[in-house]
Amino acid sequence: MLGLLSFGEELSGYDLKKWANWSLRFFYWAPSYSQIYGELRKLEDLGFAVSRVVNKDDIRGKRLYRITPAGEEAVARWAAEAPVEPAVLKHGVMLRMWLGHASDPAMLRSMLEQHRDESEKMRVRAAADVEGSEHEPGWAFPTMVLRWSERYYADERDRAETMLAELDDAVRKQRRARRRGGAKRSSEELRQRRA
Amino acid sequence: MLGLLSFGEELSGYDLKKWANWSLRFFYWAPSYSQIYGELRKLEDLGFAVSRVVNKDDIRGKRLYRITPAGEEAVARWAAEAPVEPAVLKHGVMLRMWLGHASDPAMLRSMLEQHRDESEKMRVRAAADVEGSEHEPGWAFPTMVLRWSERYYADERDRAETMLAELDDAVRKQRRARRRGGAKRSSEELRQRRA
DNA sequence: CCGCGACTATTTCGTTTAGAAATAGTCCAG
DNA sequence: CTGGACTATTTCTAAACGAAATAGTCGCGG
Repeated sequence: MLGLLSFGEELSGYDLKKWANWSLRFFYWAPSYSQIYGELRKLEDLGFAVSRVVNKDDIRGKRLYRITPAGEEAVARWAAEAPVEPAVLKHGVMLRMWLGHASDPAMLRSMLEQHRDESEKMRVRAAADVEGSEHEPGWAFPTMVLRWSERYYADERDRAETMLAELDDAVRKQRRARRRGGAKRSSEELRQRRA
Repeated sequence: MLGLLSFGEELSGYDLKKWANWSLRFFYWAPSYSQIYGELRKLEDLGFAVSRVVNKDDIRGKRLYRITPAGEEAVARWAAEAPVEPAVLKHGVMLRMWLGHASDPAMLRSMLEQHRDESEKMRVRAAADVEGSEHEPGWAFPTMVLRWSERYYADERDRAETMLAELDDAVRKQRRARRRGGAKRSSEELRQRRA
């Protein structure tokens, strides 16, 4: 949240949600409203942001948040000090491929094709975003990350393509193994090796 | 959980945790104990798995779970029917690059180098796992996914390398923009475009 | 043979995050 | 002047995380 606010704009929780959805979608999460509004309250308590009620005598006035100097300091500190954990990838398609023995091969194929096509669509979207931000002053870093995202999806598409080419072979191998009743034995073996 | 059990072994919650950590680490999550043990209880309630207490008069006996025919059916149903959501990538390094304006360029550089090196390490680990499972009968699908993972980390390494080459340029651009006080104005503009 | 460290195994608990829906005001087109 | 789309915030439940507590087992070195 502070990172988003560190661009200097005054934003509402709703703005933050929209902006996060749009700009972080390629490499980060889309925080829920409950999280955003909760965090904003904390930030204000900590003095890292200040809010300004825009309209309403009402209980639910629109509330714009602005980062404070203390908040900017906190972002800088975070950037310098917070440990970078390894990236987390939750890849449902690969999970299903991993459990391919439980699926119909035709289904696996069409799922992979769909994934390849989706990846290509994402690549195109990222490319369009690069176009749109490339010559914006002050957007050098976001643009660089967008370029990274475009390539990420191009790579993802290519990996799906490669796996598509390997699929028949894997299905054949799996069938052969099952005919020999090897599934249980071999997982036992692998367990040994892991230990 | 059912997917892991669908390989036919009798496993404890602890086994499941270990196995998931080991085998799904490249493309999926490492579920917590609390989640695993909770799910196992649910699976048993639903009749998708049965448990067998191995040792103990005690309250905490070791408990081995085995998938039932109903469970196998459920896995097959899941594989065929559950919608595949887009993969989620939570990439702390890219988040920091995106917020590069808030960091020291030297810090960004060393973070990227570290990420590149970590990716290469992961690639090597995945490659070793491919070696280990390649000729196992019944492991055709997991092996294929491991090959995918190896390439994933090779691609990740290469993208980090490319970004490293682009970094100086981005830093220069950002500095120029800041000198012209453009940061706030331009983000305003981009917001317009988004709308 | 005993005690100590490493590993197996499960439970507990507090926090965080997700996800969806409820609530309600605004703004514009027809 | 009204219905639909969008802005804006809150609320609630469920899921997931993460770390620690608890406790049995197993081997090995003194």
